[in-house]
Amino acid sequence: MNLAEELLQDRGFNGFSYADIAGQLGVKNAAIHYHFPSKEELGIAVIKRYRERFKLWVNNSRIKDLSYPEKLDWFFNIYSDFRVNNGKVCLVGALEVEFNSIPEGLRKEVEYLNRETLVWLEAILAEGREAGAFQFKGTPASKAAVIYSSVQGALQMARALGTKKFCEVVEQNKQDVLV
Amino acid sequence: MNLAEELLQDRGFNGFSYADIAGQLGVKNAAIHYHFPSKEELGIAVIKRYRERFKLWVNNSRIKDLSYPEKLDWFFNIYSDFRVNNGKVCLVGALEVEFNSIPEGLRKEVEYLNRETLVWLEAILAEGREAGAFQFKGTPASKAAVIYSSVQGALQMARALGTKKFCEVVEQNKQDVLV
DNA sequence: GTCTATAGGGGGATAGAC
DNA sequence: GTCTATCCCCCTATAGAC
Repeated sequence: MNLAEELLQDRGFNGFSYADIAGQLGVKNAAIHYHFPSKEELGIAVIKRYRERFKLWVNNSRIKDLSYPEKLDWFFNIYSDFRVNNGKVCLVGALEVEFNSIPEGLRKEVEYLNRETLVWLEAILAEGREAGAFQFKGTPASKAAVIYSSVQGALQMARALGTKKFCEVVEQNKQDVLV
Repeated sequence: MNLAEELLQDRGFNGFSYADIAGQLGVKNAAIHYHFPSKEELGIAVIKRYRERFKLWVNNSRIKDLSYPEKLDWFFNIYSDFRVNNGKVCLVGALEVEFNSIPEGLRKEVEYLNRETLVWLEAILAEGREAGAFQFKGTPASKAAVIYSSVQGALQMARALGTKKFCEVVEQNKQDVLV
């Protein structure tokens, strides 16, 4: 599942194969099929695990007790780590590009992960503005959508234009909301 | 080339085949290979044409003579049309997700298109702010990167969350720069 | 320019031995 | 749980007839 997650973020769902995983593990193709009968099930397992991880993180006191700007920083750092770690993109963006050619079950998981991330981001933007830590026009929901979509887009853009471009987007997003 | 462009925006470079194009044209696989010997050449031709089209547009007086807010609107409308027209995503985003598994020549074209779009957007943001039509913190370059990456991300997000989410991102982006 | 035919590779998935 | 072997499908690309 670790390898599947990395490959997914590196090449997309249709861009990696059972053989890629088996090869790196030093086992054969069929061994993976024993644990994940279909590729759809493998993909679903990876996203479910990711969703669970995100839920654990945001409910962890280490993150819950941060200030609002620090929470935003923590959020951006998830994606900075993706970028620094082999130029990965966000699972959500990768699967949405392939949305029309992936199994139905996978589409549902992508939708859930996307929604859950936006809900969290919207909440901290709303609370942070209420508390005077952030300032922005529009609703917390639409501001969350801009931030999340731009970070996803920026991870992709960085593949063509370099890491600096990604950092530019993060910094601009911060300036746009910090008081 | 029209079909290739649509398929590219629908399923990505690795998500469509010569057979898809041939089938819709009512010809055979090999006929396409006569005009575009390799898939890489087909992809390059599509992006080169797209770049040319963009260049013609922005140098056309119908767009050159618009006000700054109208120019920004025109820009957003390119992508709104993508969304409305069968939920397409931006060529650039689609190919960047697959960046690590597409031919080198295609990567170069994606880079050029990306740069050219950002250069134009940066210029109208800079001039528009100078002229008092826009207001934003940070540099025109980083603001352009946020807008462009968020629109790309929003086209993808809309596949999972619907067109409304895309419109939200566009509106929020406008609010963030219009005085 | 388009056709038929085919080469040659890779993919997901399964059966059955161990 | 993993292996070998294999099925069947789709892909890009080419050769040669028309």
